[in-house]
Amino acid sequence: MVRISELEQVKKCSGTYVLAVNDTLNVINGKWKLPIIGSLHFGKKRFKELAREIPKITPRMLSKELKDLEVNGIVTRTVHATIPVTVEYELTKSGESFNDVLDVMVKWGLQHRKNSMGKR
Amino acid sequence: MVRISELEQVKKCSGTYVLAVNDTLNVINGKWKLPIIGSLHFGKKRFKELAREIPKITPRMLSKELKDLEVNGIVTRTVHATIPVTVEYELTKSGESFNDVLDVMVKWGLQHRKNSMGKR
DNA sequence: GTAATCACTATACTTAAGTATACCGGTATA
DNA sequence: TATACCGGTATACTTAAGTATAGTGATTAC
Repeated sequence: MVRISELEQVKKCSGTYVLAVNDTLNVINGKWKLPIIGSLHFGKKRFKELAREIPKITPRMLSKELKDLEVNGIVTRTVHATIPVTVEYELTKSGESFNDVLDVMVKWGLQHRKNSMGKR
Repeated sequence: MVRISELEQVKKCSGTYVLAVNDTLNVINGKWKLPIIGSLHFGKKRFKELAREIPKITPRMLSKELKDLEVNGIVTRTVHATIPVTVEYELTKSGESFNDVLDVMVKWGLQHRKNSMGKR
């Protein structure tokens, strides 16, 4: 659990706060990380499965983004010694909990759309 | 208020959900929008004040990002007929409420750091 | 008359992000 | 022998994002 005091501590300094938010944003930056996380939210997937489910992604980008997500502790990569080899990607605990952040974003987006409605 | 049912509706479709999140992300994409919002959170500011408070930003980028934020309904721009003219930027209601989203991001980031601690 | 303030804009440039296309070794199937 | 599958990589390219630098016009202070 994150104590309230920690958040308050970070909020005291505008610079630190922006850095902390950027840390989180870096987890999902780029064009493809969100679709990948979204796809993995329905369960673990192999490389080719992801490639099939995410329209227009190239293997180069899928490989790169999965590597980023793995390094950042959002997904795990498991190689199975089958023939031919299969590789499974799965969300970590942090990866799964990221959905809470996404939910808040969607909620804000819906509310924002309502706020802007009459004003144009 | 955003009803739960709306969120549930959006969550049903992975594609729609990703689009909704992207709508929100577009509000803060780019290198400078977050520092600008952060700075305006402490009250309305003039162009030059923002330029002074945000290290290394060029007038070109500040101008561009403020325009984006204005178009997206995050800030308002008010011109005062003083000599020389002064222009004030201020967060809208949506802009202010965006801090809730940022708070959730910081919280997740702190928790994520804890999750990853022992694992490297 | 020179410099500084305000809020920008114009032009040209560099760097980062993403795309297109082809290819790798190993194995199995036809 | 040729083809397809697996999970990628290599190279070259295009497009988007951000930077550097200079300049605008009206006004005031020195």
